[in-house]
Amino acid sequence: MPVPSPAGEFDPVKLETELLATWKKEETFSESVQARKNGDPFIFLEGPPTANGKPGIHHVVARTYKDLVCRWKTMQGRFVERKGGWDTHGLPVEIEVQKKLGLKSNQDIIEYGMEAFNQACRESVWTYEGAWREMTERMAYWCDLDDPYVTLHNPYVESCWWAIKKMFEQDLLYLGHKVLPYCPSTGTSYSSHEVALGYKEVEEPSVYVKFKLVEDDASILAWTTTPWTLPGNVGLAVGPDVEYVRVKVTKNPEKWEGHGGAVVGEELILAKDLFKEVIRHHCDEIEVIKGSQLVGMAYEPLFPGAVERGTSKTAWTVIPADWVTTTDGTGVVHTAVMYGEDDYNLGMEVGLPAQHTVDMKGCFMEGVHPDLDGKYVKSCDDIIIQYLHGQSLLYREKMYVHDYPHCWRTGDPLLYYAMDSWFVRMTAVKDKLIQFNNEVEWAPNWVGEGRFGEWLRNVKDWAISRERFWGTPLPVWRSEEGEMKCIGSIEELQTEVEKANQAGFENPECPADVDLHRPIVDDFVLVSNSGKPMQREPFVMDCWFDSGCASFAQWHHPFDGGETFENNFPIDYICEGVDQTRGWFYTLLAVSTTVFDSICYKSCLSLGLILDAEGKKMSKSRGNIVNPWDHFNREGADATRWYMVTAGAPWNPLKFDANGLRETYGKMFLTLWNTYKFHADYAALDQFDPLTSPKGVKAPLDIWIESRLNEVIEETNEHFASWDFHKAGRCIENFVVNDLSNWYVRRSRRRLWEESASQDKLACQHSLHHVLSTLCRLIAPISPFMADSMHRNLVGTSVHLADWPEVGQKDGTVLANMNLVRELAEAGRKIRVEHKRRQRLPCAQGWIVSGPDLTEYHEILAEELNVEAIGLEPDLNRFQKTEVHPNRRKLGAKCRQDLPKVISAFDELDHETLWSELQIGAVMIEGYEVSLEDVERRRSEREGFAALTINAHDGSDVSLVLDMKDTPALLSKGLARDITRRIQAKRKEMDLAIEDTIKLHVWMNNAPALFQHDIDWIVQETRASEHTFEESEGKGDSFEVDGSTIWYSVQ
RNA sequence: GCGCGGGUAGCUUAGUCGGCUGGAGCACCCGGCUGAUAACCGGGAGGUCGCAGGUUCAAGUCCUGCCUCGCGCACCA
Repeated sequence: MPVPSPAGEFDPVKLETELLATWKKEETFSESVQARKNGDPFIFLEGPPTANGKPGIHHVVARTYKDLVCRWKTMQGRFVERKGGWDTHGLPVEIEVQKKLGLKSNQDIIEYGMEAFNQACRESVWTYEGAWREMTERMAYWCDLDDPYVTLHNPYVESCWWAIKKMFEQDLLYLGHKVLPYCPSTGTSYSSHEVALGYKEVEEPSVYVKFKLVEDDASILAWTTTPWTLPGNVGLAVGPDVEYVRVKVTKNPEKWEGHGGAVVGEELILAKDLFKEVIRHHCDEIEVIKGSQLVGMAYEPLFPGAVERGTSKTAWTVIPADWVTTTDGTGVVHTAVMYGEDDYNLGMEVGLPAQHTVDMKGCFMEGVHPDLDGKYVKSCDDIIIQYLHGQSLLYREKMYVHDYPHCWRTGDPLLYYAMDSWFVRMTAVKDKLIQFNNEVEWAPNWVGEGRFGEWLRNVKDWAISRERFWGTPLPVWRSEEGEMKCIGSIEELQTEVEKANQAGFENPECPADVDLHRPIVDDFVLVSNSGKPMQREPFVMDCWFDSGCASFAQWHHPFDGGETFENNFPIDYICEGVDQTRGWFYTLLAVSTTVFDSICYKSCLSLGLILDAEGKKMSKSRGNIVNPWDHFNREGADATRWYMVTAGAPWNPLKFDANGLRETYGKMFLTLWNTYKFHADYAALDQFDPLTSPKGVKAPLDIWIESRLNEVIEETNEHFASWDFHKAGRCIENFVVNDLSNWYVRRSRRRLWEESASQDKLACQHSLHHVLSTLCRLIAPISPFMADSMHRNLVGTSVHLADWPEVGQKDGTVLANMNLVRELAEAGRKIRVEHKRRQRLPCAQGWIVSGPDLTEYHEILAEELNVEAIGLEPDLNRFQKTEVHPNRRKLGAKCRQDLPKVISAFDELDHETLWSELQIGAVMIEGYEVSLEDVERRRSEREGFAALTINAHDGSDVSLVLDMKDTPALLSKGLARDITRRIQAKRKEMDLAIEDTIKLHVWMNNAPALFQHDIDWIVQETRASEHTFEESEGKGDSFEVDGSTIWYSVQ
């Protein structure tokens, strides 16, 4: 180990940027990983960010937690590789490019040219790669960005294809329909996340429609807020257990608004609970019917011929559905199979005809009704209402205010629309998902049990296809007859293309490096087993599927890297924002369950959102995004990381407050630096070498700080292991500020001022060196810069190559005693405040009454308390009195409801007497036998004494008493200290070097006499080469102390 | 609407199994200490522990309902 160099001034930005260069030059990251090559692997998987968005402060949060765990495990000797990754497919990329190119719809894209469009996407995904890399490096997130996995690369896509084929082979992949929110103007369906962006409150007409029963005079009333779905009506759903009423109109109402109505004698059927709300006419109730009794009744289609019956037996009949409620409407749900999820599912269940009445442009199809054909559905509300009114099929219309989803790009209302979609049969593996999830260690565990568990218990089949362009193509080819092939590799594709060519189909070249994207793969026509042409299903995969494959696709499993994969699965640790619960956390598990029948990750840290200082979510539109560079360039990355880790539990929302970060910087990092500087500067001055310098003789202070350090290591270990990084950080920070800086270093300053190398000084240097270099290792995962900078200077090597500290010996007695000493020192200050005696005026004597033997610490205490001598006083009762306090927990169990009475009885008793009685045996209080165990003895100082009592660790009471008498010698000494302090402050103000000498003049008026040895002391302390002390008024700076005025001048 | 997690001093936060006077930090005020730093120490002020009930001798803590914020799901006919 080298002799440390002086530390210099603290400049975090300079320190960090210089260290970055050093790391780069020495390849420290790679070395830190490779040095543990033989260790037990700890497998981390990077959740791939998308580089077509700017990195923000929330990414810094996630990367801090990823990094700190990886660094910690590395230091523990684990082999922790960190491969970077990029998510490069998906709708966000397409939207970005569409904006740039001014393309509004899928049609626009096709006209623009899919190839050119995808090329633009391919380029767009790297827009912010540079910014990501800079941020990543600057914050010291150690991750291999030179060899990352990239979801658009052929090998990655090929692995995804392989995975899909595994699902296909297990019959987990199927083609179905799903009702999706769909925007006809962009020709795009949206994920729920996107839908959530576009909810708007709108007022629209809703209608109560009469469905005329075929073999009955009555009509069934149903309600809808989307009149455009009425031509598609093929069923009426009722709750089997819901009660309905049949009513007969007896009299018209007094008032009527809008279209619709009914005639006297007409019969209507609707839910009993909703009768009052819906019906405006005077009616007689004819009968009450259960929903189940209505089931099977046929009614006349509203728009005859709009939908063909086909083979359906249930079309235009009443059908049962459990989910029907009577919270609104009529308790009868109009069912248009293609335009509602429940409708669709119900339709499939009972066999309703599944036929569209609306085309992909959002217009009614030919043949629905002459008034409607070809018209945009949302503009047909009035026409439909008029039509129904004319046919006497409308009962009422009513404006209805509700939230309705709109396209977040164009603002057009979305239509729920049944579309072809490919699904992964997740419902088939539900039990396994739940079982595997139970094996995952979640932090916090409520995310796993609650949110994620809930999600899995309600798991639905995964709609993985998107009618988009930029993504992993769905590798399924299909003939018109429905024969299907799923392609699992490039080689297989080549073989199939060759086969098709031989069967006489023409195909483009299919080289080994064929780009696995649209439109290239669309152009291949394969041949079915029966010799028919097969086209690729024109979908791309949900981009969540891509990232869900990351655990193996990053290694191009199973094509190469087979062994790498085997060694890196399942993953030990992943960490992302809690918003990934239904995203990445799910898709990883979904893919590993279906493909490998295995868990994917063993532990998952789910992070809270980041909010601004006001608790608002950070968003571009609010303009409250924090730029991490503002802090990297001011307080540095270390302080930023430390702040984020200690501000709260990782899973709680983090209110990012610049002031808080500033505080962390000032408190933790400046303090740590100054502590370090104190050591390094003296070590350099004294040529201290931690290896060769003699060990010296340890003072209790040294034993104490090392014991404290070991306590902190122990606590840090516990907190890290339970994911409580915030607690660990706070614990370390408390140690640095309160124990190390404010007690150990403060108490040790004079030890190091000695010019010669005393035993005491050497011990202090060794202790400081040991504590600081160990501390470096402890903070390295959270603040890798300062830790390394200090470590390199103190030890000569990078802290990131060092091992995680072991817990060393702790001396419990020293810990407890020192703690008591500190409390006594505080008590002394308190006593002085109460008795208005200034700190610098010494007391002749301080007494410690009872408590453990603190002889070793008397010197420290005398100095802290500013007393001439410490004495022991055996007679507690001289200063203290006994108070007997009830132990509520004990007494509560005994006295129950009488406890308040018993407690108040204590106030009436003489405690000194009570205590002595209790010594002998139990005492009856309010009818209860109270023994020693039921009470606690506390001592307090008797009135009139300058004393304070505190509780020692062993349960005993310790009192401190100060002698408040003044003597000329004490006054002189106190005055000398006050003068010295003023002059020292002046020296500092004048920016004098420590060794500079001064000319000193002091004038005193009405001041206590200064003894000669106190004058000598002043002269020595202030390095005065010349001095005068006069008893007169003076000039220059002055101050007052205890009624006298002192002037002084320093030259 | 359903689920999850919050709500403790002006702000940030700790609070274990229900039990002693609800602890800290920042900011504020007063005082002190300092060749020791944006540090530190003592004191002060600042709390209906979201609200309302309930259980209990005793509730920040347990139960119920409600309010409110965040997130997720569903937004439905």
